[in-house]
Amino acid sequence: MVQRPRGTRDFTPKVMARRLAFEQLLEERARRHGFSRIQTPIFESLDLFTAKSGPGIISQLYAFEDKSERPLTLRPELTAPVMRMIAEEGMQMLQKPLRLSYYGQCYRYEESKKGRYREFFQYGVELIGESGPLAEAEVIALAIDMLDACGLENWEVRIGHVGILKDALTGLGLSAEIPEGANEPPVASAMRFLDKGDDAGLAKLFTDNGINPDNTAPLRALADLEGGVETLGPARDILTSLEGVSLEALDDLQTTLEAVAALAPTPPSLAVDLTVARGLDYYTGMVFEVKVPELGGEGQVLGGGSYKLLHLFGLPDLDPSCGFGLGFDRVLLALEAQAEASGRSEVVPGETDPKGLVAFIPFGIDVSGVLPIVASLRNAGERIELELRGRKIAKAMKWANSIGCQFTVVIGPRDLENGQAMVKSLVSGEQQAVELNADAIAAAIQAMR
RNA sequence: GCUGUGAUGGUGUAGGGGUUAGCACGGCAGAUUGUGGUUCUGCCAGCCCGAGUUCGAUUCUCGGUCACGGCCCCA
Repeated sequence: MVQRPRGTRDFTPKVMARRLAFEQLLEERARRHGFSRIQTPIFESLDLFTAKSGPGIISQLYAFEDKSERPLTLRPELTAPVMRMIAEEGMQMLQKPLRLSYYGQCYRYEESKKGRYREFFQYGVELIGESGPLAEAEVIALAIDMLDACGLENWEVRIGHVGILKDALTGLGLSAEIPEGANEPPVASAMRFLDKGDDAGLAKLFTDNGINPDNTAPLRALADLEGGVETLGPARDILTSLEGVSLEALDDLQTTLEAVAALAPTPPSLAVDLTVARGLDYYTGMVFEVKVPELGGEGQVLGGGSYKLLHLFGLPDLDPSCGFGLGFDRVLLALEAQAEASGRSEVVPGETDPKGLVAFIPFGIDVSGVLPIVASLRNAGERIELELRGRKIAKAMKWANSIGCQFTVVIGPRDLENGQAMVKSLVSGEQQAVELNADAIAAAIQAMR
């Protein structure tokens, strides 16, 4: 028996119905926010991703060469392909901003864990060609709207702004340029020290750069701030106490948060956290992420923010842009766990078709005479499953029941004689004879719904 | 990158150096030649792969594969 490759999954009909419903739900939310769906190839040139994330990423890629020895790779994420598409398709000619959404599988060579797969699915959006607090609020609002709409509970949004700490550090005199012989700017080192809680390292860095190490304490206080929108007050106090530090980023974040509150449903938990750095240097402004605690170690289900990437594609005037990626599989995992815990039968809203399936059972007759009725019912929008095995009536009913049909239409010899069909609701048990034509059958089904 | 646990029909499991490998769900057929969900009967279907130890391995050992955890990192 050949097994499925490590870290991949098959989706059975039941699971797939759920995934389709979830995708459709996300898509509908994106559409309501003015976003339009795009699609890019599953594989791309290897360069695309090394340009964005550096050569270190290669070890995590499914990279290969085609028969002409072109270096290619299965895509590990979707943001870079979207950027590439904008440049390549001449989309910079379109009216700005662009609101783009996408969904598809991505591939990373990693160890399999729950919620971590080698083939995983990501839904995401990018708002391109406009930046600033309101554009950022639009993006966050969509993320919140999506998670709210899918019925997820107990999730936490953390919103920060990499500009706040960065401005504080540069305001104090720390350089954002990479010095000769170093591999990162002092500002980045300082951010790392703040993130890791290494105050001694930060103090030493300040001293080495001719800055008073006493500034370590207020920066630590700033980084440790955590709570709702009210934390912006203390943050403002700390920043004001520092010499030469701009409040611009903080003001922007405040504007963003106020707009989000007006644009989106209130999430179960929203925290301001200035250390949401996302660990990536292309983030330049607002950054945010969503966690679901019950998922444990792989609990981050969504992340995004403002970034500068389009200059890599010759489009510096479109920087910065803003977007997020949503971990499709992880959100589903969380929804499944929560549905299980609360005894909810429907995991994703809309995964079960309320119209139901109709079993069409020709019983002991020449089938060809009634096939036009099947076609008409389908054209009328009914979901018809035609009984194909010539089962006897009791078996056919049992079959219809076990595949989840809500209705049966039985046509046997007696019905043909009388020019009728027996329409039955498997939910109520109610049954009636109707005229043998699609309209009458459809009307009977509709009446019993 | 480091590390831990596990693998028995389609699913969930019991067992264990020699067994007809047990049970439940499921699927198929019948009881029941025009009506499902309950019931009864029968059947279908399994020890992840490879090597080693042994008279004999599904059971013990090692390797592989896959899954699931804990760090690191990311989504």
